[in-house]
Amino acid sequence: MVKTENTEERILEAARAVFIRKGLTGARMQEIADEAGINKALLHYYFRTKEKLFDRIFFEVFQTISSGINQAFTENIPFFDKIKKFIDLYIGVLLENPYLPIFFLNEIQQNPERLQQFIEKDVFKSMSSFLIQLSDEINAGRIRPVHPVHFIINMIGMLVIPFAVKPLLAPIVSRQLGIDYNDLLRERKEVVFQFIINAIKPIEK
Amino acid sequence: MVKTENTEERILEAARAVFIRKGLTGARMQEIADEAGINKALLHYYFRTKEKLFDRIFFEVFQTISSGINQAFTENIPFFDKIKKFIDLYIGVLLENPYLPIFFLNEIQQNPERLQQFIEKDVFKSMSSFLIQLSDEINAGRIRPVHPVHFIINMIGMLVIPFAVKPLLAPIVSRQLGIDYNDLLRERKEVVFQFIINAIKPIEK
DNA sequence: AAAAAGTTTAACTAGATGGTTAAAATTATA
DNA sequence: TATAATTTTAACCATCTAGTTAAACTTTTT
Repeated sequence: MVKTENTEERILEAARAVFIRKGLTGARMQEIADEAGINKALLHYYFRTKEKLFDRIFFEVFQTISSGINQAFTENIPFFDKIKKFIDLYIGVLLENPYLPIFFLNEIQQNPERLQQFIEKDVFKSMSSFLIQLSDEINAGRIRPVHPVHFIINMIGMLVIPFAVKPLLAPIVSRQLGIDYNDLLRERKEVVFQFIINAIKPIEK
Repeated sequence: MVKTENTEERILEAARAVFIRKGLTGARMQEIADEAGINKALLHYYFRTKEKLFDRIFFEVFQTISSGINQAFTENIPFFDKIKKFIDLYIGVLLENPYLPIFFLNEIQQNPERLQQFIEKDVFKSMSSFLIQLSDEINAGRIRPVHPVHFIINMIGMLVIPFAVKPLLAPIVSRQLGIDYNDLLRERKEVVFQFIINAIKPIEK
């Protein structure tokens, strides 16, 4: 066996970068080849079709997303710590992959069928354990009653959206308020946590 | 002058539907013509290029979004009422245009330059008046201190994300919890409002 | 009815793009 | 060094798609 892994790895990195930037329909095989430092013939030699290559990348992206969730939710730590950990971890991932959420959300809107292979799997088993823990906290009166699904949606929304609206908001807050949007993104680790705590902490101490 | 308005209107409706469903690169002029019930030659007769047609649609979409914001923020009503109004109005728009946010966010990620024409304009002047009102409330001690920009981002995130992740979550909550996702979306008018109120209401009454 | 505007038909161009192929060149392996 | 695996070159094919064109047809206006 020769150094095929190296080239394949470079192709995958390039494909991931280009697909996430341009989306499935926007990406060009030639551009992926260029970014990988090879030619189109070799690219097709490794991955016969654009579809096959995209499937692979989409799978990896899905793993990036779901493993982040699982990592934070699997640990056996107090509820508020888990929230904090989840937020830190997620914003960390997003800071490194700012284009990833819109790429992912756009592709599943265009082609929801692609998700079926994942929904069957146990990718979200950790999430259901989190839902149980959340219910326990509510029953014990340690947090206010909230619908667990709504709670998760709220959290994800506050984490993801600032990255998605960056092209719109960054110039505005920069011009009108003199704020650097990247600073603002980093602040959110603390801000979102505090906002959530305030929202779910019971009124009486 | 003949019944040109009628046809032009049908083209715009068709283009809006197709562009929002498929995006700029995914949309086909032939598909837009079909959806408008005309042929490709006539479509090009009204709008010379795909780009021109898209620009027009993108402008309209931007107006849909920003006019919703302005409508709620311009009224002279108490702060909490304004929040509630904003939420109701926004979820209403999203229920009627569920694909719109990802379309918009994807396009501005692909092509941020397109926004420049809008950022100059006073589309967001109502938002800055809202920011001032928010600061006043904080200074008067009627709500907890929150960074206004973070607050807006939180709100937008909680409103938009549930629509964006619908293809992923709808099958999951349907299968595992027996919940109809559309019911869940409608519930959010109340849920998000309550969550926000809880988060920003001061501790002492 | 005649003129003008709107619409269709149908064929066509030009360029982009995914994918293929075969031979040559390079690199690694035995 | 000989063999095998990897990579490049470069031309090529087929298809898709935006956009054009000119003539015929239909509807509206005068």
